[in-house]
Amino acid sequence: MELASKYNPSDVEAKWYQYWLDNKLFSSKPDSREPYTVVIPPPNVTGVLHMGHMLNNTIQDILVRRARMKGKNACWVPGTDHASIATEAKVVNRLATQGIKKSDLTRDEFLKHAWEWTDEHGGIILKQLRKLGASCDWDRTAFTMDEVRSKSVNKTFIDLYNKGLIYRGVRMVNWDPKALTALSDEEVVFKEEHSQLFYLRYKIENEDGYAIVATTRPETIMGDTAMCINPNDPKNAHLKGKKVIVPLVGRVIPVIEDDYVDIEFGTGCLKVTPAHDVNDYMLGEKYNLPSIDIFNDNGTLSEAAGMYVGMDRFEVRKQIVKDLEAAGLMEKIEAYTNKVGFSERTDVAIEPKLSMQWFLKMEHLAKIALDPVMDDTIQFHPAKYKNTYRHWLENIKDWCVSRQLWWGHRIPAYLLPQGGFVVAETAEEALQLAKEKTGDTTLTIADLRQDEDCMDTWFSSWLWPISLFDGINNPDNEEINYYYPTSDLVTGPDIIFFWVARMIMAGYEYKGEMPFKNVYFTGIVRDKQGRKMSKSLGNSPDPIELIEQYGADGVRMGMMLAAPAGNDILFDVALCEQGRNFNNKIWNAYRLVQGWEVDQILAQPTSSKIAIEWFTATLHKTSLEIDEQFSQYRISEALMIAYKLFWDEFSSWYLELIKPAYEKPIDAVTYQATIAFFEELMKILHPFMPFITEELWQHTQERKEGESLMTQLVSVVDSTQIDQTLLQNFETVKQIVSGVRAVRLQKNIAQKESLTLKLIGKNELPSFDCVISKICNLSSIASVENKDETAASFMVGTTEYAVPLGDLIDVDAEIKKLEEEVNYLKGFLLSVKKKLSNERFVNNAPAAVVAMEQQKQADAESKITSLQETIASLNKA
RNA sequence: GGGCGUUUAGCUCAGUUGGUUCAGAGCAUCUGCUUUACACGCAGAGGGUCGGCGGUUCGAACCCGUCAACGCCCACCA
Repeated sequence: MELASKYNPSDVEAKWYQYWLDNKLFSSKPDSREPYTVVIPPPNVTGVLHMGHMLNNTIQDILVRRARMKGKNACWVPGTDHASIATEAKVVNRLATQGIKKSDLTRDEFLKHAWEWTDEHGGIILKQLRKLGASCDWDRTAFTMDEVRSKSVNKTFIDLYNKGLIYRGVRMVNWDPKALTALSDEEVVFKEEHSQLFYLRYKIENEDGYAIVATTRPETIMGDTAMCINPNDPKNAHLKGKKVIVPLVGRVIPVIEDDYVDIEFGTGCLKVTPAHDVNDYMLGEKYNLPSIDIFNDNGTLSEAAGMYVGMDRFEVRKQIVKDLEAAGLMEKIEAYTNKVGFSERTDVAIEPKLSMQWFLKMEHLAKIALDPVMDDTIQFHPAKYKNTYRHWLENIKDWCVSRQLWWGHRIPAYLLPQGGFVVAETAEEALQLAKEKTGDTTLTIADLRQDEDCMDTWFSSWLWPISLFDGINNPDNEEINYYYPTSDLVTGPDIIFFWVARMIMAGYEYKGEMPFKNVYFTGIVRDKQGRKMSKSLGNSPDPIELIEQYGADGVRMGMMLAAPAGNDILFDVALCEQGRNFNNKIWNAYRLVQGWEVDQILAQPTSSKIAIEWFTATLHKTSLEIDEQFSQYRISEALMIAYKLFWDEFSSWYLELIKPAYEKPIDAVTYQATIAFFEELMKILHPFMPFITEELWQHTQERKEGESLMTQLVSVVDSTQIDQTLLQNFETVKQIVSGVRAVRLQKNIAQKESLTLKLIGKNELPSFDCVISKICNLSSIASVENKDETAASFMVGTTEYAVPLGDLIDVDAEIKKLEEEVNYLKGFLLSVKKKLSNERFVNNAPAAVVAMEQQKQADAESKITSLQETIASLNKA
């Protein structure tokens, strides 16, 4: 069959992906093999593939395919995340375009819309993953809100509640005034803001004069219930025991003393607003201060504020500044930079707010999750993230798990008419518990009201490695026992707390064992200027378009070439070009081989026999190196080694060596060996570039229906099989060949014109002289005593080689070149001699090192002698 | 404010317990080449005082100290 001179990925990718699916090659069932399990970090169900997914899933696919070809039962479980807050926001926005407000809908009506949206957009991203070749077991596709996962979440919540680890209470939480929900600490991102520091005058009661308070939030003065000074602050000592009047508001509040206040900051006076600041809340608790909540849930001022009611908090800030100035109560305004917390999802400023929420106690969970990472039971790659992990666990706070959203797992708590609540999986069970708890046997289900809140999305994702195998509802089932703990987790360091740490907690709490053995942290994909890729910057290429342009294999390779573990990758489409070029190289190497006519009787040339022996050794050595890189999760390095093996060793050296003369046939032995090498190379490259390797592997021989490269095993190599001497001799061959090529280039002698090569002063020919002759087109290689005067010479090791050139020689240039080399060697010799004459070196350095230096000296001296003789003979010419 | 990390060729990175000629790779650059597998190619070449300073050592890109730049994480100074 005729193959095109350029590889066209779009022809083959869809074909082989369908073939793999049709033959169920991605599917895994427990069997006697060693399991290799990966669970996908579930992308948002309504998400669209971006470069980050591309990187992350390429790495997973490489690991999974590699494990499969190492004989393991590889199982990669895909799925999506319901992404509570993000998805709810999208649904709210869509409804808004249809003129529907969320508040106009019932919970059930809203959820109907949300499910419609999910069914419409859900799974787009999973379809996209197929384009890049992801070998997921699609029959296992899960959703964090499907039946099994939802049941797991509820069961877990109830279990933790029954263990006393979940509690409900009014606490200061991070409130998102746009999404109208509480957030966990992890969902708040602090950003620096250029704002202002306002100095407000609080009149001292029954006295002349003011206490000056510095604040960044003058709009909260309506919530002030105290002023606080440091007891050791001399400049504010006169305020002790006094009362002050809140400006504009007119409320009289006490001056309290606490050493929390920083004497140096501002004026040393702090206004205390217990309802709207975490620290003030703490002071409020300590001194039993009243708490006035002046904000509505949406960030507007509430009735309780008494002023500016209904206005937005930021509008109020502008207005109140004017009003304070008008009233003469503004001392001054300074420019000030501070950090303000923003909602990770909606990007609005967080409002600290007191509210009733559900919390999970973290002390116990943090404790069981720390050691396994610190002692490398679970390995982090790169290990530097262990520090970050430890720091978080050692300073952990309770996890606010409730969200005031509808899209998510509803909290399985039922509020009782007489106050209090019960926690149960179903309303019936709740009723039973309620009767027991209250002693009221007349209660009915209608009397119970299920808590309106739902749970943080991460409360389902933290169970993922267990719930995917139904290990919560159905502990000890065959699948969980076989696939758990999973092998490798591939994810970004940005979710180390959200997800990785919590999965480790859940793993130990519910399985008594780690959820995964290794965590590979990818970097962030940035553009080549180092900016994070984002929609708003428009600097993120569409991965699907890249695949169409360069082929999935090309894009995969492009990503991996630049992706060392834990380092950000600076992505440039030029990398995909490199990937595409490599595909084309592989394609054409195969075109060359398959175009040869095989002669069954033809004897094998010695040079081919040597080439096969050499490449066998090279292949084995390189396979071991690739294994080594994989074991350290250095996937880019593994790919680079494979790349060089194919391009340099196989294509540039091996194929050139065995290539028959134009239109001449090749002998059968060499041909067979070459096909076998090619197949082995396809196996090595397959995890990185699955499509082209499958395509060509299917070409090399007649294959049975359903047979695939995917399920072949890569050869196991024993390091003792490798002939090191052979490899070393061949390196010398390469250097000699380079020497001759350099002569050709310099003198502009075409490859067609044959040359001769002389070894000076050696009695034996170099190893593999037939190989050298073939590659360099030499008519002879001979050892001679005396130099030919009209020859170009070069040195390899301590041997001098000469290529007689007759009239072509430029004697002066040749002499100049040799003299330069002699000068370099003399300088080198000098430094070696200096070292050797240093007594302290000779006495202290290990004998082997000293011997090496002596050898260097001897070699340099002999080289110099040889070159000087050559120069002398050239001078005669 | 605390903690961690990075700094090696134009770019992205290797460099294992300090010792084969103070340095390697890929890409990029430059020079040749219409050599019938591939110009998405072939053959070559150039390019680094290993962030600065100081120290330990016979010997430092590697160990120690210090400074600087950049990055990340954490943190309740309004």
